[in-house]
Amino acid sequence: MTDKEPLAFTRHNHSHCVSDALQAAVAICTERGARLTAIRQQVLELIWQSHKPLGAYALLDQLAEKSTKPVAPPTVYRALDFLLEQKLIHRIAAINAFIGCPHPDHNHASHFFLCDDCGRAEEIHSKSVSNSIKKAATEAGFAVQSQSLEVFGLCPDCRTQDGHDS
Amino acid sequence: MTDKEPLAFTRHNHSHCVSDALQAAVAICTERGARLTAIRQQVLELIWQSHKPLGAYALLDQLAEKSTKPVAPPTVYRALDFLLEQKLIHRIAAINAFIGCPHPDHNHASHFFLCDDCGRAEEIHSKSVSNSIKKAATEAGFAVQSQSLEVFGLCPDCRTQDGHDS
DNA sequence: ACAAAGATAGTTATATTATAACATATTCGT
DNA sequence: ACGAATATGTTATAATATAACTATCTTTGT
Repeated sequence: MTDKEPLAFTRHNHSHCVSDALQAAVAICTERGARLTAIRQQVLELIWQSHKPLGAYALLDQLAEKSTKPVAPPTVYRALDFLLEQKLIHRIAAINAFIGCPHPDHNHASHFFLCDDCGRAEEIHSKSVSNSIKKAATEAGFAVQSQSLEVFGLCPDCRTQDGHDS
Repeated sequence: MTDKEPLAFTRHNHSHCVSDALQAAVAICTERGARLTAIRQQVLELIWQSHKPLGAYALLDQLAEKSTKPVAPPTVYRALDFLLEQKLIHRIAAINAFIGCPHPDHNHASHFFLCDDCGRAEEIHSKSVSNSIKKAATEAGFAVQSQSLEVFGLCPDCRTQDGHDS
């Protein structure tokens, strides 16, 4: 897998996002001896259907549609817990929603731009942001374990036009 | 009110935090023609009882103890909504909890260190952090409306000893 | 191949967080 | 004092998440 520019806010062939994410997930789980079961993979695919974070119950509804059996909340939450543990997805706490991680292979913080209009999320990869947080923590004597940065506002598209899909 | 160093993780006379916060709240609400009613002030005081973010239902329970009448959730959430609107408190989304703002007089983002051990929260005031986020947004063409940074880990005290109160 | 152990998924119930909708009371401007 | 606006009380319910127990599947050692 080559390096990728963030493209949630850019026109792109989304099927590549999905296939890359699934391929990466399979590779990572195989390497770690973690089991990417059918349900877990289904949830991951549903999350990757767009760059818009999805809530647990939205995922549940979509799972239920595709299934003959009824689907209960624990099914979804367990799959989400697994995907979070494996860092295949991120949780956006401010909106109780989940989004696919475009580069689960290397460890990183959860930093996002979130468009209030179209709902899309784009991961931020800024050495400058990461380093300044690290520096502030060091100065405060604070030992960082995890972090999330959620920046809300308008994406480039929505600043100038009306909202849209995908 | 003079400039204050962040001190949630530092030994300090906490009564000053409370009185400063209340004084500032009164001043701000007066200036804005906003009504800091009895309930709103009570909730603000409860939030300021420590530097640990408190959940809505924890606040509700404490309100109920002090009151003869039963207290229902909307009472608390309305007070919280008011205090959030006036920027007298911040919401920590990752833990569904609320914490007092030590300098509600000037507008600012919600950036916090949160100790996993003792539960205390300290606001981050780092030009470097703010500027790097602003810069990343500009580069991405993203128009920032609001933001929250929640950094979890161990505070200076808890890195070296066991957790404690206040 | 088989049984035991461990991990995953099904199922039911419930906890936790938050809001809707409508009635009542209080405050503010005139 | 009066009406309008704001705030609070009250009841019900929505939305998010987990506990606890059962059943099934997968792996592993023999």
